[in-house]
Amino acid sequence: MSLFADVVFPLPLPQAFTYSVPEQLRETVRPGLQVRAPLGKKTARGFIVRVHDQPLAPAAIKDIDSVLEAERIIPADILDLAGRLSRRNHSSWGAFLRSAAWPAESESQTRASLTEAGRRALAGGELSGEEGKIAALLAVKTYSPAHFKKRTVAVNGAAVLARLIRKGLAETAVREKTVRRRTAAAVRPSPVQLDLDFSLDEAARRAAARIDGAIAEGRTLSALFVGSSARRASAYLQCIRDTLARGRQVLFLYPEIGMSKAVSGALASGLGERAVLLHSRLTGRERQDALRCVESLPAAVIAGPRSALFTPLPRLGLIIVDEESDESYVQAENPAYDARVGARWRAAAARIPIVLGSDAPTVESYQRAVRDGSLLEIAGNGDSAVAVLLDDRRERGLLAGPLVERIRSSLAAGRRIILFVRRKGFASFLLCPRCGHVPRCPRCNIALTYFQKNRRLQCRYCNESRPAPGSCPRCGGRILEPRGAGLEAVEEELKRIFPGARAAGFDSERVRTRAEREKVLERFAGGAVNVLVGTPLLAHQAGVAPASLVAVLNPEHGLGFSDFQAAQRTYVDIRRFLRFCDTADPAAEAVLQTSLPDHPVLRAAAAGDYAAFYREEIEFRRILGYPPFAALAEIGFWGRDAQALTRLAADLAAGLREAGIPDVLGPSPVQSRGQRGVQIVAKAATAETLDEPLSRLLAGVRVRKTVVRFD
DNA sequence: AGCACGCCGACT
DNA sequence: GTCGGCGTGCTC
Repeated sequence: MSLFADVVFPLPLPQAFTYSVPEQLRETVRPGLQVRAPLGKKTARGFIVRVHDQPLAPAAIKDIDSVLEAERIIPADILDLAGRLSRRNHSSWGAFLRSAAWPAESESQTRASLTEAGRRALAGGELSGEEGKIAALLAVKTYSPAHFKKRTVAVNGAAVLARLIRKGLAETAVREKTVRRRTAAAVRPSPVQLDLDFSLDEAARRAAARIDGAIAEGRTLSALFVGSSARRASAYLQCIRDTLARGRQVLFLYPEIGMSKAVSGALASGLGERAVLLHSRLTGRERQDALRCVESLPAAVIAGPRSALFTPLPRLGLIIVDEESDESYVQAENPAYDARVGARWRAAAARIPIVLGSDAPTVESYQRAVRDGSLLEIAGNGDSAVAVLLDDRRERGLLAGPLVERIRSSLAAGRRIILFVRRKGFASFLLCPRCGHVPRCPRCNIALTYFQKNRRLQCRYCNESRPAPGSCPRCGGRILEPRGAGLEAVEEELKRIFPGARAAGFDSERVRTRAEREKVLERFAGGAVNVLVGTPLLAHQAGVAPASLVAVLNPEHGLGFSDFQAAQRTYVDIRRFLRFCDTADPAAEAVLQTSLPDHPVLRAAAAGDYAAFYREEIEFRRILGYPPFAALAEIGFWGRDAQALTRLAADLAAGLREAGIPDVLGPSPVQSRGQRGVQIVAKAATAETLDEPLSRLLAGVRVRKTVVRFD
């Protein structure tokens, strides 16, 4: 009897492909095996997900080419997890498995580079416009030709590259990158200083005991730790030690890859050599070493951002998801998934506990924890800053009078100050008062940000920059007014009122590299800078010295959006900003300067009163039938032909209604990162009633699509 | 994601 | 007349 294997590939392909198994591989093939198989004109690396004897494929069946990494089979639990997530998110199964696999022994990649003639032409200034731009990029390092297809690089980068190649100024070469194998003996975790001094109060001790009990009994438990990051850290550490003591592994997820250094430091100081970091920026060799390290340690904590979820761990005893309300856990595309959902599924399948932790959790998690009796408060009094709400509706300047006074006294006392401003640049757009014209990016169709320091307009998506016009390009009006004050404007006003202040701006323009960021933060910690004016970028930094005055300008910003998560996002963001307020300093102050000083979300966020926020928000979700009381999907279609996309989306909406889903909104035009598309939003009582028709209807859709699911 | 096929604009 | 740009469809 002949044997067949279904293979999925780490490409944006929804389906599995059926191959016949050649005689010599009959004994080797099994689900989870990494193989090379012919696909189109080439061969591709893929993963066997099923072995069977029914050749149901419509087309001619080809043989599997060869087996890769025969000793590293992806275990069944990971295969299932990836499969379930791909079905929920209508994305590629194989794409998930790449995060689970060992790095392939050799990986070939095509790279474009400049030829000698190209370098001479560039140096001689012979290249202009797009050609010059791309040649300049290639002069620094090589890129994959696909990189130039992105609209952010150039309008038509691929064509420009082709032209450079035709002129003999650039070339492409296939580079074979091999990952050298090391022997296990060569791999050693780096030794670290153990810092055994950590304290645990009664609430945290009880929470940890509850988790350890679940591990001992081999049952799943989805707990929510609510408390400050310091308290969570000590509770986590206790849970981790307990789990390691049982000879089991811990998977520790944190939101962003940028936090890796801080997280590994904290874990290493508490756990020594038993902490291993896994993230997507590791090289093949580093990843291999890390995985070998995991294999050689009987019990360890494996930490990483969302992609670490797929690490095969045979002795997994506990999953921790820190900062669970951080939206970085949601990946919108290629493949789309919510790592928190995946983590819950993995814990349930493995019959182990999962700990979600935050000081401002999502209402979805909070509601679930309250319902299941697994809410574990580890907060203490005085952990979190309480902010004053300042009404700025009658103010004429950018900084409200009472805020100016607080800045004055803080400066006089030699204290550190942080101001958060949402927008970078001087103004978020220019407006012609005569005809209402707003200069937009021709490529992205969004209003251009105005930078006063060099009098230029810049697109915040594609970074294209141009000189600001002196008069209105449409009606010829004499002036264009700056509207929507940004970071530069606040900085300027601050320096005008307090000429002696040593202020530094912290946005993606000013601090581009890691070194620059660290330098500014060092100067702030040391006192060389005493006022830090930052965009939300600053709120995502680790190692910012706590300030005695933290002010957030216009925190109500997101509340105007018609998004069911707007209130939650606002609450979470505000609490994130206020974390920079030094709670150890009794004189420390926090300020929210807003035009909505009576808004319940802002009041709750200012007070750090999560319970108050939750009461309001869960009622809103219940009444309007939003998650966690319903399953919701946001489906986006992306491309150029708006009419075709709208037709496609309308068909989908009609199909969903026909399938018995009453709540379908749209199609409505959307814009994301400068791309245009249409979106529909569908709500259903349960996940099953939503996902089944959605998969069926999306199966034939060819355009680029994104699906974000909530429940 | 690649790669081939097929349709419209500017050129030796 | 063709060369070659990119929109569309397919890969077991």
